[in-house]
Amino acid sequence: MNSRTQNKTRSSEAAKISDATVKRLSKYYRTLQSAIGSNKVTISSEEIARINGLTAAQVRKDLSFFGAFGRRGLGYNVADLHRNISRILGLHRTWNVCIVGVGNIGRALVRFKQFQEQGFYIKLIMDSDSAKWGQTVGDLTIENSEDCKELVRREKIRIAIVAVPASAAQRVVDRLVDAGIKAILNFAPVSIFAPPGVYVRNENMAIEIESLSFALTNKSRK
Amino acid sequence: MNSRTQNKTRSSEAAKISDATVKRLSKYYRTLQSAIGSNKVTISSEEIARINGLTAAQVRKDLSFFGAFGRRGLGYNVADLHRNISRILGLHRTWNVCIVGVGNIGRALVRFKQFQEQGFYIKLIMDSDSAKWGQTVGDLTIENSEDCKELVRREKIRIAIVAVPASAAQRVVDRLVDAGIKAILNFAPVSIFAPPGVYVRNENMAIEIESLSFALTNKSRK
DNA sequence: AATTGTGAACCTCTTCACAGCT
DNA sequence: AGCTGTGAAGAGGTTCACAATT
Repeated sequence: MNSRTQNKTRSSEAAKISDATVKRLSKYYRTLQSAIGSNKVTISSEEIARINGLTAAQVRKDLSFFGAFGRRGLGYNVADLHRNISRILGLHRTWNVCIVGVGNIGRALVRFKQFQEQGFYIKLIMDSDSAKWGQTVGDLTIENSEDCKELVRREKIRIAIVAVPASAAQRVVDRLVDAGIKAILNFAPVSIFAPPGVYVRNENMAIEIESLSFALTNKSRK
Repeated sequence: MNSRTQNKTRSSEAAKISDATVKRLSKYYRTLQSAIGSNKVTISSEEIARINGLTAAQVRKDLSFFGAFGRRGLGYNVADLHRNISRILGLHRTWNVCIVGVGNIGRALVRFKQFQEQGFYIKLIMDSDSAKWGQTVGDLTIENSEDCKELVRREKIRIAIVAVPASAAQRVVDRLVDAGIKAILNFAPVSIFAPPGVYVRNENMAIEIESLSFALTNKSRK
């Protein structure tokens, strides 16, 4: 009821939330899911931090960008915080997703359980290879990626996963953007470009393993 | 020949290189591979930056941590810089890798071409499910993950990929560490802990897609 | 007594801007 | 004239430390 504290409470005041904060929120979300599973009622920032290898101050700061969800002296109500984070991340609803590129990785992603469990439904899979059209993966049929625009609209898809070779990636992205896709998870090992308003995240497994090789090669004292 | 500039040239003086820098080096490395493919002789920081959606200053700064590889007025020699980055990242040699957890994702990783192409050889795959033991994936046979210690040593493996469910992840990591593994790429959707000297990187695809859902949900005025 | 929420201090990473080579 | 290498400035993210609250 204090006019000062109030106006920063309601979520997403466009205060520029860092990428790192968003990723950590996903972790807190999982921690809370697991806490619900073990019938925990309250949880402290300290405990959330310990489970995720972070500091308690970091956890509190991250949450504070979106509101004051805890109670001083008591901690956070598990169910309550879970619900709040779910709204912040947009996990209180479902999202239709398509996958372009049904190779080795694409195929695994179609079957990747965690996407569904979090409300990301793969509704459409496409490939440019005509030999694959009509084949089924799970209960989906591989479509011609030339028909992207039509299919994406029909299925009301806003998120796309790109799992094509580097050489085809930008072309695929352009077509997806043209079809109205607003967010792209890119597994191709190149940087892709999309206009403002289309969000891109890169997931490059080769880069990750190379970081390990760097660490082993430059194993410094300490 | 100048004593001042010299002593920071030779790599890995343990000057604490950031994770972000290492990831970008991997990108530059790919950019250079592709430049070699198109018979380019020199390349500027400006061009490397453009291809990767970065600034030229960033590229030069990243490289400067490891030495002065360019020539003022001319840019970088492509083959030369490629060789240098390859040494920095430890890609001038090969690495033996094992995968624990041959489910949906693990199976795709066994067949993931880019690992091999960069010198990461999958030599051993393991699972705790006895029904899988003896099955083959590619030209590897699935082994009992109880035999981890023995197998890891026999195959001289230093890098492990963990693709097991969250509930099993920490136990698997502990066993890998005990077996002498020095670097772990973790696909399990939980934070895992390893002693100092063992490097861990997390690759959590669910978190990545949740970042997209956050962006779409909080589509702010920019 | 316990634990949050947060301004301020601190630290790290990125960008600027220009001297120094080619 | 062109482009690198880098110290310094700037921006951004993390941790500290403590008042506020239960």
